[in-house]
Amino acid sequence: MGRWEPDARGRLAKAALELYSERGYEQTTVAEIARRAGLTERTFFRHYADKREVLFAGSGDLQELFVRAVADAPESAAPIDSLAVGLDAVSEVFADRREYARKRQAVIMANVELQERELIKLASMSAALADTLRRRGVAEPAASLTAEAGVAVFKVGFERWIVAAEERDMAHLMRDSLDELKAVTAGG
Amino acid sequence: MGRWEPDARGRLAKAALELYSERGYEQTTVAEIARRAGLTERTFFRHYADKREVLFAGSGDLQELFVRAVADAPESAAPIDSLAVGLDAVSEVFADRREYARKRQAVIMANVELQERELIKLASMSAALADTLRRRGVAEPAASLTAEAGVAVFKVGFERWIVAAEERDMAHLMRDSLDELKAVTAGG
DNA sequence: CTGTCGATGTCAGTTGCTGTCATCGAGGCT
DNA sequence: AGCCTCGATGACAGCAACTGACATCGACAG
Repeated sequence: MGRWEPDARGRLAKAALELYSERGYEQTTVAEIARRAGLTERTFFRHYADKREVLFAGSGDLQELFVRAVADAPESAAPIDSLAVGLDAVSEVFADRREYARKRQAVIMANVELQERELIKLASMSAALADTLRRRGVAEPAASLTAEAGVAVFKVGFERWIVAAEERDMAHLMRDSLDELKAVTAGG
Repeated sequence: MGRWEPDARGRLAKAALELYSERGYEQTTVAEIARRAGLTERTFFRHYADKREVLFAGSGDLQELFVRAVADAPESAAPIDSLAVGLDAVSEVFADRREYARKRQAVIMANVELQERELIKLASMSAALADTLRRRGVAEPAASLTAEAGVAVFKVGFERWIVAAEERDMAHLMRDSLDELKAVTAGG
């Protein structure tokens, strides 16, 4: 037992998502989030760089998972197929978090600043994927373009998953989206 | 002759780019920008929504140009080819602004907040393109994926153009990038 | 000549965010 | 037990981005 209640970070993240949902991102002050978590504003900023970041704590792990899956894809796999492997891996971890993802996504979609933050997380993912592809021997600009395409598929697939019926499986939606992209770039 | 020096907006934009270049975005205050433009901080915020937006004044026009070109592409053109038409149109307007583009891009690349803003401008472009494609009869998710692919090509092509030798023409780089994307999504 | 109107100035206030120092309690060392 | 160190937190002061409200000025219409 520490001096304080455990998991300050988690409490802050929970309080933030609740308040952003209840009254909106802009109408919520950091002081309010901290108070609901039983902490002070200053402590909030020790755990999260800014008011937006509290919603994106898991993005580093997601990126790492995606990148690792692509890196570990069979050497024989074409660049676009190694990305498909990554999309599969990513889909797994979302399977049992659909409700949370929906709630979080609704908050983000309601505010432009949060969308900006999400976009740069995806851009970071794209950069990391491009780097991984380069290590797999893919030259530029193919590596960057493939990575961008992969993130585009993720974005579109994710949005479809969010609004889809409960039975629809994320991995399938990702595969469908990737096939659609292939079709459309083929001159479809 | 008005009561004040003309083109307050333009003066603010010029002053901002200068100061962001000289001492960096974060080290520049809005008051300083306004002072160099012979105005006050309050007036800055009447012309630009925030400190970042002053660098993105032209993005609306660019989006409109892109969208119009895609909309006006021959009906017979496949979605991806209508995008190619748009990329051509966009390339034209950049031809004689390479130095400005380089200076501006250097400022943006040096700061994450500015990158976030740039990304959401590109996302807005993607949404507008997807909308245009839908009007041309392209179904979802093909429309969104094609639009995302188009913006990806623009991003990669633009970056290559920025660092390329003076002779390298933007339209060519865009076409090359698009071809690379096609190759890589074909299973490379 | 006067009233309207748009662009700007002035000022006060909120909030995100940072630097600095104080405080507290857990666990190790003697 | 007594003491020390250390990490997490609190308290407080301060800067800068941004906003709302009101005043000012000069061009222009009538």
